[in-house]
Amino acid sequence: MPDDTGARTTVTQRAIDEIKTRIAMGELAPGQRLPTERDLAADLGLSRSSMREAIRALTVMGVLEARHGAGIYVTQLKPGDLLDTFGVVAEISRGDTLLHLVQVRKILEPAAAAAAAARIDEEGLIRLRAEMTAMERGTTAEEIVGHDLEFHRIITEAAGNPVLAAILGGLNSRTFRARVWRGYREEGVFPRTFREHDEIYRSLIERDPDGARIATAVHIGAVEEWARRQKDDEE
Amino acid sequence: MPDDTGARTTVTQRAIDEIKTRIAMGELAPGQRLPTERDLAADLGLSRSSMREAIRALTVMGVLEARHGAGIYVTQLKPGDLLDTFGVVAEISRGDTLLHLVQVRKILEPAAAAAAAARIDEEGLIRLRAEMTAMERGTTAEEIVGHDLEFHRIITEAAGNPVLAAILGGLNSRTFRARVWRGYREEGVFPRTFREHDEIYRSLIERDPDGARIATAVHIGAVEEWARRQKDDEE
DNA sequence: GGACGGTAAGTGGTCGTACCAATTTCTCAA
DNA sequence: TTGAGAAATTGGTACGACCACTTACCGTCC
Repeated sequence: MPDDTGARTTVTQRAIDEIKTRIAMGELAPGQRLPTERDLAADLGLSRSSMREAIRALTVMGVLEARHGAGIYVTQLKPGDLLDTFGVVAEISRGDTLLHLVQVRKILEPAAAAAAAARIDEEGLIRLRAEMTAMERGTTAEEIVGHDLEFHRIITEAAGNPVLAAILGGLNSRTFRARVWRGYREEGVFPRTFREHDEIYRSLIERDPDGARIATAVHIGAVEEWARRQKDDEE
Repeated sequence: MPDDTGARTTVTQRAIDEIKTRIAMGELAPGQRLPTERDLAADLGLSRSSMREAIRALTVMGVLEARHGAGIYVTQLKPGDLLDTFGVVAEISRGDTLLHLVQVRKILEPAAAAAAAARIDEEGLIRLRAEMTAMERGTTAEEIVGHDLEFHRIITEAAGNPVLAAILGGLNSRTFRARVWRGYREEGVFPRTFREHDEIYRSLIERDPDGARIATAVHIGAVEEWARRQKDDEE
């Protein structure tokens, strides 16, 4: 029995692929506005309900953006747009996967820091310093986590690779970071964190890529240890 | 003016967050079956249409899986499940982003190869060898790309970190790889690729992490060069 | 004539119902 | 006991109606 060409799939999936292809082919440019849901549905030959599901899927992928009352637009297709789903992994994972996430970060972030050492500008260094003092003065866990997060974000941004920054952004989701800090609370490791941040900061000032790489590896090594213990506790 | 608590968002988004939270909290375990779309909609207090969109979103994220006629299930929540959207970036990107993607791969894959050198088993080495010869004998581009892809996949799997493997899997989407090879066609760089693969392979046999790391970095450096030229051509 | 404000048109978001298609479960006969 | 077919279950699709937010238009007032 010959297979009907393009049959064994749902209409919604076909619509998703169609739009995605049009974007990949350049027929739909970043920022461009798409036709109405109703028109799109008519053009692709499916109901508005199904079309909406396709749009929802593409929205989650970070390819499209729907603005209530205004229309549907192609995103800028920046890595950050396409990779923000990434954070879900960090939110949901635990045990082994948590450890694996940190280990990937341990590979990427030192490399990012090394690149940042050669590229970060004066303003970036000032903002880093500000985050460090703000974090030290912070009182609530919420606050401290925020500054910690921002410290690392500035460095990864300075590395000049948006894909790298987006991935590390996902690995460092807020909920994940909060969990780590919660676990630390009782052990009083805050001073060590401050010292490690300072170590990284100084390497950046001195434009010392290898120093930044090593300091960052050490810093994340501590988190890795935590994840390892966390995993053991679950068993 | 007091803000209505939990108001300024769509019902669908609320449903997405609700389900996601239930999974993160462990109320919904991997592989578990969920209630009917109709029941879920009733429980969460929204229409079936909106509920379906929420489910579609979670499906794209790799958190849920809907089987026609059978029901809705939580996936195994393996990194591979949650990260297969990752490939979209590689499919759609071009120019600068293409270069950035390769650069991230240049950071991750050498590390993966180094880890694999210490962990890969006899069977893995045999499969690697098989892919190498199959690739050398390949005639169509399709075929060669397939074996090339598989060669790298085996190594990243052997590294023992599913998150790492999933990310690299996304970075190495088939369509992306095909584009690279298409660009190479005229230059006759096949021999060099074979030689580089062999270099990596021998380092793995010798259980030489640093050798594997370096050989892989060199190999991907070549791809980076291609991406750089590709980017320049677009301008 | 130009700025302002309100109204109407456009468009995504939600709802409800009906029906189709794949799967699972049940039933009954061989 | 077993196996084939019927029935119930459940996700997939299609309409049609209405709501909520944006944008654009148009008339009024300064």
